[in-house]
Amino acid sequence: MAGSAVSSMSENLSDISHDQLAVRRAKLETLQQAGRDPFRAVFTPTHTAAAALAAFVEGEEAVQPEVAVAGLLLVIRNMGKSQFIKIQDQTGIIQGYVKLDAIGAEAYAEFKKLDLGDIIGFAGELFRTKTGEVTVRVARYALVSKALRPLPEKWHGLTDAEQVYRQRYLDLIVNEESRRRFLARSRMVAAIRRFLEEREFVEVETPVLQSVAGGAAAQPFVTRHNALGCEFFLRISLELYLKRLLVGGFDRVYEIGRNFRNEGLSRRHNPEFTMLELYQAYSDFRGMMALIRDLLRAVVREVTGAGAVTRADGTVIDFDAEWREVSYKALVIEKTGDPDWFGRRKAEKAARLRDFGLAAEDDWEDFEVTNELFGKRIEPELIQPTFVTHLPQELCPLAKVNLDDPTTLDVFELCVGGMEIAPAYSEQNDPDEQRRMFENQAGGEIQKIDHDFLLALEHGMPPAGGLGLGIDRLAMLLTGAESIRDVILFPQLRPQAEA
RNA sequence: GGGUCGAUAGCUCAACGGUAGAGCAGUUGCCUUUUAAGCAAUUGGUUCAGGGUUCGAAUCCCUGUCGACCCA
Repeated sequence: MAGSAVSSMSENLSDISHDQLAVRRAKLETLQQAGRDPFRAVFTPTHTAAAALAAFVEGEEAVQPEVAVAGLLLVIRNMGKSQFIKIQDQTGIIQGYVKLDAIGAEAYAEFKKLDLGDIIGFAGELFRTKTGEVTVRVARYALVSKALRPLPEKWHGLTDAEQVYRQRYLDLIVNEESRRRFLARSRMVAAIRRFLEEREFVEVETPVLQSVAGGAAAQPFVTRHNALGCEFFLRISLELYLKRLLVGGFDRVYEIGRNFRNEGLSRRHNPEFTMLELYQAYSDFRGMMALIRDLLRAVVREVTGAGAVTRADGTVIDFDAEWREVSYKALVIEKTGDPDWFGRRKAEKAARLRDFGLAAEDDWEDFEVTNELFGKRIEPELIQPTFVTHLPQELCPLAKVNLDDPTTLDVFELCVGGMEIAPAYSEQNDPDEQRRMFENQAGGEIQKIDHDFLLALEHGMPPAGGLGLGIDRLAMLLTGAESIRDVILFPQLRPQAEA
């Protein structure tokens, strides 16, 4: 039945051979007319590709196991009455050897009508080919899902950046590097959770929709709740709700979650991005230093198998070496060679910026002038893990002021690979002090103060260290990605116009 | 938001004012251990969209769409 259906199809295919979609549809229809539904075929694999390869028994006389594997048909090398094919699943690629003698003329004729991209399963004993590749000697096979569209080119893969992002599934199928990178990201996040679990941190989930989007300085996205008839903001940080949980007695708490910031897109910024935030009661920013160091060393080892990461330009970032600790002020003085920098007037600082190819805006505050230098000329040079401590007091209203130098905060920012990847604070837990800092920061915009958060603080929050870790940026670092879009499966793009 | 660059066959790319091509993929043959398998033949185009310049436009100009990079 199937055989006659296949042969009657042949003459049509030449007519439509220019149209790959039509050819595949014709093959599908032929199967359907023969009473076969290639989307409902049942095939249950016994092994993943990797497990099947591992099941091979070495030795001339060895009895090989029979395996059943399934995956996407990636390669066909047809030699007439036999062919080698390769399928790919989540774990890798495995080869099958299909022979006319082994499966019979009818099944073989039908097998020849498979297309690259079809999802198939096959089963048989393992053997090693004369070129040394462990291969399944196919005894039976099944088409379990017909692909109606062709795959991208097998050698060059998919390179069009737009198509890579919009049709990530194609990128994952044909670009090994991309697949490897996202699997590494997954292992990275799993390693972080495992580390925190061992230290008795509790994982929680807090609201994405918030009536006051606080905890950071950023433009929020606005949305609307119909039943409640009010606007909500998408969260810009996790901080204020996690601290409420410290008040509630969750002494070690963390969330790995999406933040949303309504700002420009760039190589390092996606409007939605993932942060780890954790809070540990009875600790402080110094405690967070030890924690992030232990955490990153464990995660780097887990993901890369080594204690160091090599970047695209060849520089090695060594997480096992001693991490530099240096204050923000010391770095600025080191860069400018001016020990009196912080005693100078704003205009003098602004003038000095020109020596570094930078320009200050007229309406900038004093600290913003210095911070421009820090962000553009100092941070990018911090390649090896560096704790930049005691940032200016204006930069964060949620941390405790340093007692020895009240113009600075008991905080650090961990910089690696020229990026800020982890800020940490001794968290402000004095409700009156917190209110004052909010009011100073908010200026005229009183409605932005989260009064419910202040209410929580008034009930008493234990002193705590808090830490944020940019998951996307860490993934960039560990996978050598140059763009954040290469570590986010579906990065934000402008919507395509209606066709 | 500004600047620079880009968009050509399903994919990767040529052609740069004068008949739109190649490789892969597809189709048809041959080939029972291949490794980007091989050999032979062959199909396939709204050159992103819309205007303009020109005897003639993928190519030059303008506008738009989308993307990449840099800047804000």
